Amino acid sequence: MAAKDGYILERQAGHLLRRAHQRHSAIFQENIGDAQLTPLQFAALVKLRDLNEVSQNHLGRLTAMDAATMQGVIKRLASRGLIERRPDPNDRRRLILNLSGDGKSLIDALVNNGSGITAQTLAPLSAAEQKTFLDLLAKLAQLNGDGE
Amino acid sequence: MAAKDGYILERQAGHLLRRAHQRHSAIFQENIGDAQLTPLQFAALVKLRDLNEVSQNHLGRLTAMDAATMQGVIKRLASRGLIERRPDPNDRRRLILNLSGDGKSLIDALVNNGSGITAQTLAPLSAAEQKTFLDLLAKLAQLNGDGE
DNA sequence: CCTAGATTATTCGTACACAAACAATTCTTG
DNA sequence: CAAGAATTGTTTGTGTACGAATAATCTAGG
Repeated sequence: MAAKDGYILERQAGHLLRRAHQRHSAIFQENIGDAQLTPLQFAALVKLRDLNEVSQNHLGRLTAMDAATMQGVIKRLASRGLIERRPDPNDRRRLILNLSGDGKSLIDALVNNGSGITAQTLAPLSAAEQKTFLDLLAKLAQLNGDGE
Repeated sequence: MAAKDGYILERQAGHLLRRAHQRHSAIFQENIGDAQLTPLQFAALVKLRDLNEVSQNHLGRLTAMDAATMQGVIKRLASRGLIERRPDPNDRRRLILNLSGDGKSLIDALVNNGSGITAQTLAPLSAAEQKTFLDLLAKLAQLNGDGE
């Protein structure tokens, strides 16, 4: 904990962000209600539900995954039959994604668990602190204007 | 961005934590001053500098890495000659770690960059906000009492 | 129209992240 | 003191993360 020149690991933003994220992941895994579903997979399903149809790269941008990461996430969701893929007739580079019936049912059933997970993640803070924290965190995450 | 039942990905703590952590990692990589060094490797070196000697698992606890992750981090640091490993004569299960001369020089040279990285990560916030944020984040990261 | 440049998806390689299983060792308790 | 429990380090397997390289395709400017 001590340091000659005042660099204390436990006070660095990166270390704390990492630990908070670790704790959240554990809470997610315990409460999402589907042992196979990961946070990224859940995020992808949520966004697909909101938008109905998107290309793979576009979905990656919306969920903050790069193209290579997206590859694996989409492959696993497709192999579970939760999403469908088809080429875009207007742009043959693109792959259009949409939820399957199973995917839609699953996300509808689990989305409430998602809210509970956020609540539990923030539980160590009071209601006022939670709002403050989320506001500041959104600034740090640089959610400026990548809308839609 | 829209959602029928109010579950908005961009407002979930986990998503924001992940994005803030992504942004921090990018800042780290650009500013640490050693293209090969990762955040976890840096954390391990910092802790080793503070404590002089620790066992591998103990260092893992102090830096919030599990034993399997530690394995890889330590292997890479050792193969770069930044740390040394030797068996503990008092407990033959343990491996005692300590910085090499190169490791000590490197961490001494780079630790100031670490402070700059934290500053840059928090730069979107005012000074008062930074303090508030770090306090709340420490609560969420559950840094209760794993001292020493 | 047509080529230079951008975009999309894929693949490869490296580095976390963690559950699970394992052998070796140490501790604990009856 | 001996059997059971806990700890340490290792390995395996799955899933992010992301840089870099590539082929196919689209777009824009000349």
